[in-house]
Amino acid sequence: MNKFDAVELRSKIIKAIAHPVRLMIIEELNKGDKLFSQLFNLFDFDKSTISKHLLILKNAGIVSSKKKGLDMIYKLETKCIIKFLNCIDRVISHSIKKTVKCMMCK
Amino acid sequence: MNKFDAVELRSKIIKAIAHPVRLMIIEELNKGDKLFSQLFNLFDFDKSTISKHLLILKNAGIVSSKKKGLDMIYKLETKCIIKFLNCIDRVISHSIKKTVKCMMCK
DNA sequence: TAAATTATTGGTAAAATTACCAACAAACCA
DNA sequence: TGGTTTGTTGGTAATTTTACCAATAATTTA
Repeated sequence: MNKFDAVELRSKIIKAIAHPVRLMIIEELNKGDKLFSQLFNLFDFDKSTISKHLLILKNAGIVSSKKKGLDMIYKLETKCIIKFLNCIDRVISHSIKKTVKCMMCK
Repeated sequence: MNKFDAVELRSKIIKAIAHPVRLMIIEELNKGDKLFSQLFNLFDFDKSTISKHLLILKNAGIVSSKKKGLDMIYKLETKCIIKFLNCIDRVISHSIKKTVKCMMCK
């Protein structure tokens, strides 16, 4: 894999994480697997909108899904995303006030 | 700060990281501070394009800049971004072949 | 001070993302 | 089988992002 493909791939995954709705879905799934309907009920958006957000997360390899009866169960595949988000919060702290150090930056 | 503001802020910062050009700039700055002209020379884009990418990174608090003579020196403010990217690469590995575990997921 | 060099800003067109509605597909139940 | 529930897919309009060109600002040098 060449350097440009690598950076494009990274970009795709990070973009998948970057949307507010998808961030909230990731946090919710971090608590445990959820039905589509449970995720849908967190928001005021159309079903199709949430479904498409989930598809983006799936295509990025961040979540997986399996059918169970009428329901669809969603699962967070990559728990490290959460630590990733903690780091982002440190960036925020750093920006707001340059006193809080990123815990991941030893 | 309420939950929605928090998620919007996270989103903004992650979006700032998500672009291929900005990812490459971050990696380059991780090696050390760089002049604008050095960063500009990495790409085939217009000066103004690179300048605007840098502005987005600055607004997100990821890089800072200071003038030195005619040049502008750019600096990576938040080194933890790099570990963040390592995690992303684990997501990629996970997706490609579910054998490699994310090192950050203990 | 005038000219040259470096980087940023303003404006705009093209491309990508997002959210809705409608139609559809899959699984269940009467 | 026909109807109901659940979630996805297709199409489209609105918004956001991106990259270029031109003009501007800041600094140095002649």
